[in-house]
Amino acid sequence: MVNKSTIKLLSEHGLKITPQRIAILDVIMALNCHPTADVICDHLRINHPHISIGTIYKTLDAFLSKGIIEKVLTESDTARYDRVHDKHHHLYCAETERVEDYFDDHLYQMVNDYLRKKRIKNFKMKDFKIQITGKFSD
Amino acid sequence: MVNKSTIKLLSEHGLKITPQRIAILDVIMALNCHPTADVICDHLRINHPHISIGTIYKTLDAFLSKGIIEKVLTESDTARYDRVHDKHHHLYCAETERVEDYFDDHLYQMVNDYLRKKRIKNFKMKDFKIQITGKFSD
DNA sequence: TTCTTAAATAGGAATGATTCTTATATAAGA
DNA sequence: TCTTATATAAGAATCATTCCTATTTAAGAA
Repeated sequence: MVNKSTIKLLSEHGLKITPQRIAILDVIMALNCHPTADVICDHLRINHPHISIGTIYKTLDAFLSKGIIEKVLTESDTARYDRVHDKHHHLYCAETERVEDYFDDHLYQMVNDYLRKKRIKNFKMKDFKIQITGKFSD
Repeated sequence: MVNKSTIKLLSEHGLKITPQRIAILDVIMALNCHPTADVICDHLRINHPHISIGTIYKTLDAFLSKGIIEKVLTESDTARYDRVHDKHHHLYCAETERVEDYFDDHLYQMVNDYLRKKRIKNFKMKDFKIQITGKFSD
C-alpha cells in the first residue's frame, strides 16, 4: 500500500473513475483528521463547488464496501471516516472531538496473540480495535 | 457497586427521584442488550404508555453526565447505551447489530500495564476500550 | 473516433435520530 | 401544606443521512 495513485486505487477496486471520486479520495488521503462527510464536503467545495452531499455519502459508501476507507468508532451521532492503513489504534480527546492515529505494533501483536490463543466462547474473532481516551498536551 | 436500589443510585447522584427516571434506569439495568433510546422507549411504554421520547433522551443525558451509564462506541448513527460497570470490553457482530459485554480482567490488566508504562507522547491517557468484532456462533 | 448503455451525479425531497420549546405538573425542602 | 425549581409531555425544529429522479458521463464496443 505504498504511494499508489488515486486512480490506480479506484480501478483496482473496480470503481468507475470520475472526477468526484478522485477528488473525494484525494481529500480523505490528504486529511489526517478523521473527517466527517461535512468536513470532506467543505474541502471539496474549494475545487468542486457543485459537488452534491448525496454524492459524497454515496461515494463514501462505495469506498467503505471496497475496504478503501473505514468508519471510526465513536460515541457521536456524526460518522467519521478514515483511510484503511496498517493496524493502528485511535487516541480520542475526552474534551474535544480530536482523534489521532496511534501506531503501536507491539501493542497490536500482544493483544492479537492473547485473543487468538484465548478463543472466546461462542465467538469467532475477526478483528479488534483499541480506543484510548485522554487529553492531548500539544 | 453491588445490588444498589435504583432510587438509592439516583439520589446518590443528586438526581430528583421521578417515576420516569426510576423506570428508565430499571429498564437499562434489566436489559443486557446495549439498547438504543428507541428500544428503551418500547420497553417503557408497557408500563408508562405516555412517557415522552424527549424525556428519555433528557434523562439519558443526565445519567451520562453523572456517569451512571455510558455510550457504546459504534460505527452506526444511532446511539446505544450501557450501564457503567467493571472494566469490560465489547464483542460486536460484524453482520448484525448485536453487542455483548466481554469481561476479561487479564486482558484489561495486560493492556493497562503496557499503556501506563509506555507513556504516549503528547497524550495523557485516561481510559481505554477494546472492541472485538467477529461472529457469534450461538 | 463515435455509439451505447449502465452507472454516477446534482439537487431536492424524505426520513430518522436527536434536540429544543413551552405550557403544565410535580418532587422535595421550607 | 406551600413554594419553587425542576421535570415532563407533546410537538416543532434541526441535523445527518438516505432516497428519488432527471440528466450526465465513463468506458467498453463497433
